[in-house]
Amino acid sequence: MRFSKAFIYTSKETPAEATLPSHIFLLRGSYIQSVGAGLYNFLPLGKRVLDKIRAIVKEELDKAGCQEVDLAFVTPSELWIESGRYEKYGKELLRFRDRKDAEFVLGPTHEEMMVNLVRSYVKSYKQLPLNLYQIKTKFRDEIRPRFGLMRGREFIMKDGYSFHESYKDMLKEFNKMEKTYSTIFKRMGLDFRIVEADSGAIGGSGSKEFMVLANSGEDTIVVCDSCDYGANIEAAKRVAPKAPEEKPEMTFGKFYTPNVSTIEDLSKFLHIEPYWIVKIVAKKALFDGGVEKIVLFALRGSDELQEVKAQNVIDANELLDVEASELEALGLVPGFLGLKDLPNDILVVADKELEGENCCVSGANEKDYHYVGVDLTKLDLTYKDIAQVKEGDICPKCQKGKLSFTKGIEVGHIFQLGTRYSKPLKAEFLDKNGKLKPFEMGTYGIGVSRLLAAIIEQHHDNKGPIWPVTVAPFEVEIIISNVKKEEELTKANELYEVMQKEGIEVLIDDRKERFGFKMNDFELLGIPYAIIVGKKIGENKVELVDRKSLEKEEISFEQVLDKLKEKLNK
RNA sequence: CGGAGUGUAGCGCAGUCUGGUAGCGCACCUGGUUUGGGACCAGGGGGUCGAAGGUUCGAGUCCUUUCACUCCGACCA
Repeated sequence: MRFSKAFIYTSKETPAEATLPSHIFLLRGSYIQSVGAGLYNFLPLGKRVLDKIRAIVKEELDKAGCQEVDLAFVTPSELWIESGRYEKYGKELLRFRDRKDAEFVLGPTHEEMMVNLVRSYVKSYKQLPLNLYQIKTKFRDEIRPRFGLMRGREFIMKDGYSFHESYKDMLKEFNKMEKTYSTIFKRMGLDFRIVEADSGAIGGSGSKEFMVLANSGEDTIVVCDSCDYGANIEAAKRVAPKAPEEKPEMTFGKFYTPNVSTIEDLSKFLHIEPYWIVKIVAKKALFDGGVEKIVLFALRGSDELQEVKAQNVIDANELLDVEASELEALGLVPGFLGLKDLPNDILVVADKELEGENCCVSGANEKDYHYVGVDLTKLDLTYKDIAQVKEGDICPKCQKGKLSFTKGIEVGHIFQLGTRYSKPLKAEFLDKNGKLKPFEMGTYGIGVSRLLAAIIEQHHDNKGPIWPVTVAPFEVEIIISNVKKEEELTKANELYEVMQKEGIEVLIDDRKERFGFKMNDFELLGIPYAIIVGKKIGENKVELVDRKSLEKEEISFEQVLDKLKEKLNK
């Protein structure tokens, strides 16, 4: 490609809205163009990188026995109603009607469509296992799209679905996909970690996320300092923390605690560690059919509620904040919420680490009063894991390492779905005994467009991205120092043609610009190597520049091709 | 959804308080000089001032409505 003819328009100005390096460089380098909230055009450079990423994904999946399909983007809403996700998916699902007033959704993911496809063809265990995937545009009407390609509304995802006759067989595929995904991300030069995850709106049991470690990541991941445990904070577990002090002596009683409504104040007032105080977090939960319910979550005062865990244990679609007035309407007293003397129909979930606790402090559901010495074992409570892991907690896997937080960008997610979709959608096959059984399923996603951003977040300097060769838009750029010098122009063109014949992806900067201008563009584009054809061409010498180190190496014109091929492993 | 802010040339912005001929930098076009780290000189093209309504002799500027976008938060009684 000749730069003088290419649709590449770099900019010196940093766009006002961009804060992350990936967003800034993608815009400045004319890889993408912003067209609206969370919507982007891919320009030639961006498209080239996207295609490289796509190709790697496809190559590895096909090698692993997966088959590519391409499903309709616009999907009839009946399928979504059938699976029960029409409501559960919430506002992120874009719904609309066609001219005949039929309802449709823009696919945010394709479980329904894929199950629908497979159930209409696959009737026998002999046709299994099966792993189908597509690399396709998705639309999710995000509450707050941001950070460029990191969180867009329209984005490109690889979504794959596997179908099996048994749970065991599904697990085998799940493990295979874990390996395949690792290979894919390694080929892109990414430093990532596989962590345990929450399965969110997709549903299902076991799930793992592939997190690219980067400070700008939106996800907090919990890692152990002495083993390989890693989990998204939404799913992280821990060894129950030890009590910070010996259990205090308390006999049951009601205490006058005027204006003491926070855990911190109460701890000081009673001279007791928050560990012994039961904190109640009230939330408004939204369920299917628009049902709203106030739910109380009980935790140790030293802990915080993990909302995703909380939402999952009660199977709610969303958790919202509660107004004080809404609590008062139920006869509850904000600031003095407790576990005793609650209205009968209220849903209460206690953290599992409180189970068996027989001596703690809790609100009395009465203004300015708390109970002490409350015995939880005498109350009929549901116990679930709803507390958020903290830094310094003990690792659940090795039981000795300390947990700490780090930030990650989620680029892949694999789920063991089981029969979560096959059952409601009646996707069944005949097993060896002639019995109808729902498919055991797995589902596997890769954020293809997000990968562009993730790769830059991990590979850049202050001048621009530094693309790994495997995903770079071009492998090398030839920079003609001064196009008015006949010899430079001729030699550079000669090199350009030889390289093209050799199958090297090359961009030649043949613009009538000054040397510095071209070097800056080379750095901003992030192409892995440059060959400068300049003033030393008279001595038959050119320079090879490594984008990463920015070091220049002088070599003879004849050697440059071999040297470059060596660097590119060609 | 709550809070804050911004919409003026392709991009980045000034002008709005105090109404009176729509500006600057980058980019773009022409000519010339320059050519190893984002050159310089001269000339030039490009605007429904987000939209609608109102006040006024006169609105980018004041008032009302509306749309879009960006940033922060979604938190713990």
